[in-house]
Amino acid sequence: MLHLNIASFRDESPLLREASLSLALQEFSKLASLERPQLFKADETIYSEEDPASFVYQVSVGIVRTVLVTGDGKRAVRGFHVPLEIFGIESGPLCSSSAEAVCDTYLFRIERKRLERLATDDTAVARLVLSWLLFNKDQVSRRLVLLARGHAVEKLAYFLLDLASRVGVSQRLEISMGRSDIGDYLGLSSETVSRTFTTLRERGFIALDGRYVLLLDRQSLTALARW
Amino acid sequence: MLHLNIASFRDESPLLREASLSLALQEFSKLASLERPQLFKADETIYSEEDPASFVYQVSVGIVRTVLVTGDGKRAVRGFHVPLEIFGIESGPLCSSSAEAVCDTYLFRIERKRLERLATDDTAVARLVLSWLLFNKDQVSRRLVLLARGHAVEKLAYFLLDLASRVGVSQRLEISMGRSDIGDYLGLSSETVSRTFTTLRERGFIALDGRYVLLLDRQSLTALARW
DNA sequence: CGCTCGATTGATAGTGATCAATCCGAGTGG
DNA sequence: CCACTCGGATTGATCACTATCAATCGAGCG
Repeated sequence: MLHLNIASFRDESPLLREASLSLALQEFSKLASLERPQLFKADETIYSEEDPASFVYQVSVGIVRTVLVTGDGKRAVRGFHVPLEIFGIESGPLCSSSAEAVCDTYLFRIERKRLERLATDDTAVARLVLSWLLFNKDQVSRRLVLLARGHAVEKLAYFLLDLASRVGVSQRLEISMGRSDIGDYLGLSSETVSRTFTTLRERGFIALDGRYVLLLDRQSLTALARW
Repeated sequence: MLHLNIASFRDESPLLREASLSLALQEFSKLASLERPQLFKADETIYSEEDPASFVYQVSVGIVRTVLVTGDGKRAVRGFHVPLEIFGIESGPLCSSSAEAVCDTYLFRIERKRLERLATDDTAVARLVLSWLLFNKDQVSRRLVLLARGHAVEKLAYFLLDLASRVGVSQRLEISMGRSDIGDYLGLSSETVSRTFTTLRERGFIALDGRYVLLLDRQSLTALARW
């Protein structure tokens, strides 16, 4: 039987929760079928809406976006997924959104059935999945509030800080996704995203350097994003 | 040891998933401490943000709202919870929002520690919690997209249909919460909620009768809410 | 070097927020 | 039973923010 070596996660202390979750996620790839992570090229589709939900994925390198499209062509990005993060966990038998690689991306993959079996056998696996879902729930809640009530600058400040913290960057943040992706993630048009980048730059909160964003004034950004 | 009598939930078929979840939720109250459900009067606080998260609740009768308030007084309703629904499951040691009774409400309550113990012993309990979280995730995702991109009429149509389906009503829906609550839930001002009710009424999609809403044209409402 | 696609900037219109003024209904006290 | 009161709901007028349409820019690439 496959075991996760995550003692720190078993005896979890509240204060270490997030750190231990991150640790545990590093072990997750060991559950994957004994393959190397699989490459998806930029904009390649990983799965589509309504596909049978047979696999759960973990990002190794790169970024993934999960996308919903409506009948009349409107698009929404449900989430971006950075290294260590898990996606593809569905409640029903079918995928509730599609998933695409934002840039060249390597993914670990585990059969849903297999994960379910492992979770039954190994409490640590079950806890990991549960903790991940709960963590996600908090994330989504935060975004929910911001989408409902925040203005463009607040949304973008949140986006930058959130992404930076998730990829573990403090200053120089690579933005692989296009303005439309960001817009569809934050409920803004790509033009507004663009203008808002400009606004933040003019205020001296950030600097733009190609596909990189420099977070010059985290304090002010945090003040904007703090909801 | 306490067991849930939810065979149908153990041998879950995809098509019956939602029905079986609902069935399983009906058994949830049996886990609660052997008290009667507890009454909270309208607008009474059940717990506040930052309180230790010691209990998980299930609505027996009534409606609960979970609320976030920001430093500068802005308010957001994270969710409404109707009978059978569970709330108060937190990822950290503290409550991430406050909870208040919308109207007179009866709640079952179970100690968090106890639920965690039960979930370890009884796979069905663990699955119930997991299924509930996944179900919730789908719900929230749907709302997320709507908040990001939907217009007022679409948001309100969604709100009405969603609430109706959750309380199991097809025509005559009781709206216990005020316009501000609905607004803070959908990311609208109370005035806009009011105006939008009027719009839907003028279009003949709904009728207003005191605190009740009659869903006259579900088809059109669905067309609006379908995102 | 010209092409192409995304990003940026500009001009305008639409939607909802905000401020403000009734309206309405339930509860209260005479 | 009825006038009174109070808070939420509705309606109105105006303003701010962002979507949309359109033009230009700019970098990567054949």
